[in-house]
Amino acid sequence: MAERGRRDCAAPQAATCQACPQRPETEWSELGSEDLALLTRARVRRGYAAGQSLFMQGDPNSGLHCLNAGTVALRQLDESGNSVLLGLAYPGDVLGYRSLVSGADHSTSAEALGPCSACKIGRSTAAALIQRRPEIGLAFLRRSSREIQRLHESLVRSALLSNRGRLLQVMVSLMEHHGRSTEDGAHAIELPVSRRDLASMIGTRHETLSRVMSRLEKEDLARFSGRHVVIPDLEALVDAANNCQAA
Amino acid sequence: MAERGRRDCAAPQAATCQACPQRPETEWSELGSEDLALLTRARVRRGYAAGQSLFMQGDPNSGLHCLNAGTVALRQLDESGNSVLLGLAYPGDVLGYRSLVSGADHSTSAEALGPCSACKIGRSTAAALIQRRPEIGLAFLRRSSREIQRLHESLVRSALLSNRGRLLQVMVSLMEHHGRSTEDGAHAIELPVSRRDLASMIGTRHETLSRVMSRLEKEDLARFSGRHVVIPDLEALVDAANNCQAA
DNA sequence: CCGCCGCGTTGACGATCGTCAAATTCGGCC
DNA sequence: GGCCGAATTTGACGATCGTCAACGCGGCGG
Repeated sequence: MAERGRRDCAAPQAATCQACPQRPETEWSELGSEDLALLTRARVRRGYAAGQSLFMQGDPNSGLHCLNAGTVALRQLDESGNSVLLGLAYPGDVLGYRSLVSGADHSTSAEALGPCSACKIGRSTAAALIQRRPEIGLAFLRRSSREIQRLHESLVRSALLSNRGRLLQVMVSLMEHHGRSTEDGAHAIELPVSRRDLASMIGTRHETLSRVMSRLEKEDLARFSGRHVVIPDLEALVDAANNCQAA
Repeated sequence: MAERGRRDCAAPQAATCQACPQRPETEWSELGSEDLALLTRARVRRGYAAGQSLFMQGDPNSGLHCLNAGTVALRQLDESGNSVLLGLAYPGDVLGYRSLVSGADHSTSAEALGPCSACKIGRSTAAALIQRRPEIGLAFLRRSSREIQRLHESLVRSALLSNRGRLLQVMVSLMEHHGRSTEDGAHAIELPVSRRDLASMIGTRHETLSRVMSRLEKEDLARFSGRHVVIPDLEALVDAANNCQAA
């Protein structure tokens, strides 16, 4: 197993979990050095090529995945096979804790959107660590509380905003991890997802998303070219996102 | 404080948390008798009239609310004052744990939809209990995992289904707590919410919801009269809910 | 008793959306 | 370079939705 595709993430590997640059943002931040040594021995680091899955919806939980590099999509398929992109994960995020504590199968799939690297901590090791160090459970509780809040915001957006408004808000939120400023004061986003996935994040069809993007180009709020987006005036875009009322 | 309205819930009060009929479903199910005695001393039971709030969005957290009787709406307001009903809580649900662990203010309001009764456990007592008994934190982690899964399903529904499909699915899910069978094999639902709130659960305007309901009446899937709903053929309604494709 | 106000319903109309279909571009692979 | 399949865009059209407005209803207070 752990067959490495040609396009795995080549991020430098931390020798130990103690030295992992993502650790301060994770549930392991308060762990003592002996537990970190245990974690280092137990973890298995692995690279994923774009399109590979860390785990699939319906699979039994096999432990935690500690994302080191890359972007991961959390996806859910309905009975008819329609895919909905429920969220994105970034380095410092820990995946798989929900099915670990619930004992149920994974309810979502985690798919590498580009070259990725993640450390896997086996189910029994992770469970034992949580049992032994209560602060880890509390840290996961804080993480899931943040996640619930994020999902609440998504639901409010999808209830009150039009497709145009939802796209604008998603674009603003994508700026955090995928945006950059250009030399001339403009901004740009490198979209991590396909139009189909972006449409499912918005809650519409990809044809409709395409038309909404055309409208934004007409209004000079953004220019789309493949996965590259140029935003001439970020402030105007943010204003449009905030002032966008229902429908 | 604790002024009692004329319409508070008159449910019989359990003398102790040990004897509380909801306890097996709560985070306190695994507590020993000494902790339960502490909980009994610390809790403050209170009734709420319809429309009263257990806590409001923006308030600082003041502890946990253990719902004993009645139905509570979790509501979020956006910047413009639009209200979205994010979920319903029932006896056995514990509210307020997210802001307790995150330290932030309440991001949602909890509003009694009818006469309600809840025990409040003060912030410091609850925090101390969680610190002292790690299994409580894990129980809250399981609860929030269930909540995340429920929200994921909501997002998938709102992304893939039409208003009609979403209303059908919400009606099916309301059957669990608000449905009953009638003598002649039909079914009925007593809606706990106004049309406006129901519309915000679906993610549409109340006028549109009204029209969707008219359509369901024309198709003989349901008859609406105020908050009373009669479902002649539950199986047909469930089929319609499952077969309902996008748009 | 009357008026007020919020809720629910209905009508009309323009805007938006989903669907089917076709054309076009893009990306990877030989 | 050329090919193939997937992704994306565009057009057309019917269905649905949001908005404004009017109306009826019921509760509550004057």
